[in-house]
Amino acid sequence: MKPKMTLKKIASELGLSISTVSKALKDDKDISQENRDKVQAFAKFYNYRPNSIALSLKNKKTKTIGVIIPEIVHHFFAKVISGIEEVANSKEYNVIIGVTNESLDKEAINMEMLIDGSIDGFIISLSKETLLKQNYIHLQEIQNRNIPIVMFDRVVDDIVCDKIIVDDREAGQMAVQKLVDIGCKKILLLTTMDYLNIGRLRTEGYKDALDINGIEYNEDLVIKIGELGDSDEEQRSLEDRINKVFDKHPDIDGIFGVNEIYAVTALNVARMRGLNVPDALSVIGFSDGILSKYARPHLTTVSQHGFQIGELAAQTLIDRLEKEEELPFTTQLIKTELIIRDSTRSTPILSK
Amino acid sequence: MKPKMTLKKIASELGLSISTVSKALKDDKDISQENRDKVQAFAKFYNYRPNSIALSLKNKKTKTIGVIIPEIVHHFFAKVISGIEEVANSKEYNVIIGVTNESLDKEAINMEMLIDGSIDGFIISLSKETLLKQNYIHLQEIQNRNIPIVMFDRVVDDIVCDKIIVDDREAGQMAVQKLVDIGCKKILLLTTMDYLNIGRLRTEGYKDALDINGIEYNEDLVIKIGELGDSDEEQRSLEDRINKVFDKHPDIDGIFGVNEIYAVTALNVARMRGLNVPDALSVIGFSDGILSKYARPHLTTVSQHGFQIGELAAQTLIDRLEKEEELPFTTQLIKTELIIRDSTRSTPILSK
DNA sequence: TTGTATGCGTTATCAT
DNA sequence: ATGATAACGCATACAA
Repeated sequence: MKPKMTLKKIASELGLSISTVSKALKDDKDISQENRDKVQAFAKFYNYRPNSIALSLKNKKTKTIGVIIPEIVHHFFAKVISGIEEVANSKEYNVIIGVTNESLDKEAINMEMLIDGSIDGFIISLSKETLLKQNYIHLQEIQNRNIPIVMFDRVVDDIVCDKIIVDDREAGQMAVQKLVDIGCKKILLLTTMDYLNIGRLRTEGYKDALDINGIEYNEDLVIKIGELGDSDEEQRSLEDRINKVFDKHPDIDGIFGVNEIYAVTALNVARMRGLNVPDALSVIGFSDGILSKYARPHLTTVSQHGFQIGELAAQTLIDRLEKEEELPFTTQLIKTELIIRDSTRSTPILSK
Repeated sequence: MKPKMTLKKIASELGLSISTVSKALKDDKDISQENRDKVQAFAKFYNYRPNSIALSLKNKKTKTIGVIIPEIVHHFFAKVISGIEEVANSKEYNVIIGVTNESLDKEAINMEMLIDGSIDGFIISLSKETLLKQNYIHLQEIQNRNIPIVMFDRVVDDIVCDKIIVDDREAGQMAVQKLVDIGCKKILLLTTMDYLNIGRLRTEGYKDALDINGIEYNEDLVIKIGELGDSDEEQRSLEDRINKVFDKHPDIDGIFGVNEIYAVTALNVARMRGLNVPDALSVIGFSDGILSKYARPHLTTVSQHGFQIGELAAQTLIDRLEKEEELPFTTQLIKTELIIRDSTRSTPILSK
């Protein structure tokens, strides 16, 4: 095993001073060619690498980004991390991940753990509990310490910082408009409780689309799901709720689910009821994840461009970190995209 | 904005020396109660937190774990990270993630970035390219520097270190045995190329099960998939290959896919051919991910306990990091579990 | 009871 | 052309 090399060791080994070695390593013209060569060869042989901790201490920069997310076993967040990693790596930044499991406490603890100088800035998507309780003292604490924050997706107005968001309202409208365009008259909405921005905004988009097309909003056709865990029971209860709505409104001809799971669940329920998708019923989901791709029929869905969001978040943070001037805070809106697959009719029903 | 607090500032502010402040903060009996109170109150008010970088430099420990994985948008790896996070957090460790995208170069670069003192140890699952090229110099370099490595899932004999592996061979055998038990006579195997341990071992398990049950191995019934990306074309080509095998062997009554995607793809193909699953054909997959849960019928699958693997990997690494003595290297085998859902018949066909 | 000095590894400023 | 010294923030052995 090779010993860890430090400037000190190289210096004493070569009979030079630490500062000479340091300069020689950077090929400083001050140092004689001979010594430069000697030092560099020695360093290379022993695989010398400057200790990044010492550098961090000296430079007061860690070149590390802290990423706080509610869940990692989740297609969208995983994609975002992917994008962050990509940009961060290309700029020689490391990425520390903290998972909150949708808990306010864990969010606060996770961030606490990192504000002791471990990271230069945060990229965060808030936990459900944080949004529900509207408790942001941990975020304010971060800002007091002048540590930059970039929020994405699950953002909040009370904190002033850079934000990257999906235009959820427009996305919802676009999806429902598509359903209307292909002839749907009675569209079931599967959404979340209102405290989740994403659900609320997509729901508003749903209403917008109905409005524009002169379709009356019917509360019966909206299912708001509180919590949906992995468990089979919760899954089944959602199926039950969908089934009940269908019992009462058998003429539903379109479904919009604000995430993949809702949409795929609806797809399965519809098929169990013997409804032909997409001929009798069209379905659109949200988040272009693995479920949408492998569902049968393949699910038409709104893509959120998670990777791109990650890239942009990292880029925004690093820009702020590295620019001298004070940059103004920005809110960047990422356009969504409707990915047409097989769960929506390709041609409108000809009505007359 | 509160200024960053340091011992130095507290000391000068309170007219004490740095070391007095340092001791007072740890409630050292050496220091007068009066000063202890004063310092602690002051520190609390200004929200003082010892700078972790300075501590790392002093202690030569970063309390940070580097995790290197091939992919993050992947259920199994995400689960493993979850498990690592859980244990790491509870022990006050941070987790830095590096994603290799299955590339040897990125694996080496990612690890290079971290061996400059940023982390205390690695947890890694090797990239496909690394396994294919069998190039481990970057790993040896790590070991030269005496940085502990824990490998999981995609491990390799040439590197001596702690390992956490799934008993893939046994798991494969168990799955196929289940198919045999419920009466399958002709079982199609969807597997990877042999250079991936996981595919090779599961394939061996398949053969084991056939052997034990006196069923002849038939090469026709084995589809080895080289690379399968996300793209629709690749997806379709797999479907084509499966279809061709079915054309030649319409009496296939069981399918074992070494991952979720293969199994779900097979499920879809079977259904397109009008085969009733599970009555005419039973299917078993691998990795208990989201696809298995939402596929119709719900997919019977081998669960790898990714979360548990992550927990164990982190625990093993931290143990080695914190114990004084030299621990012997261990290889821990995680048992898999067959999760019976609806893609397998519940009762054997009565043959006579 | 308090304070001084040293070292962790590096870079930069300022002698020599 | 080379080297001594200080500083980053902290802990600690040792002095006072």
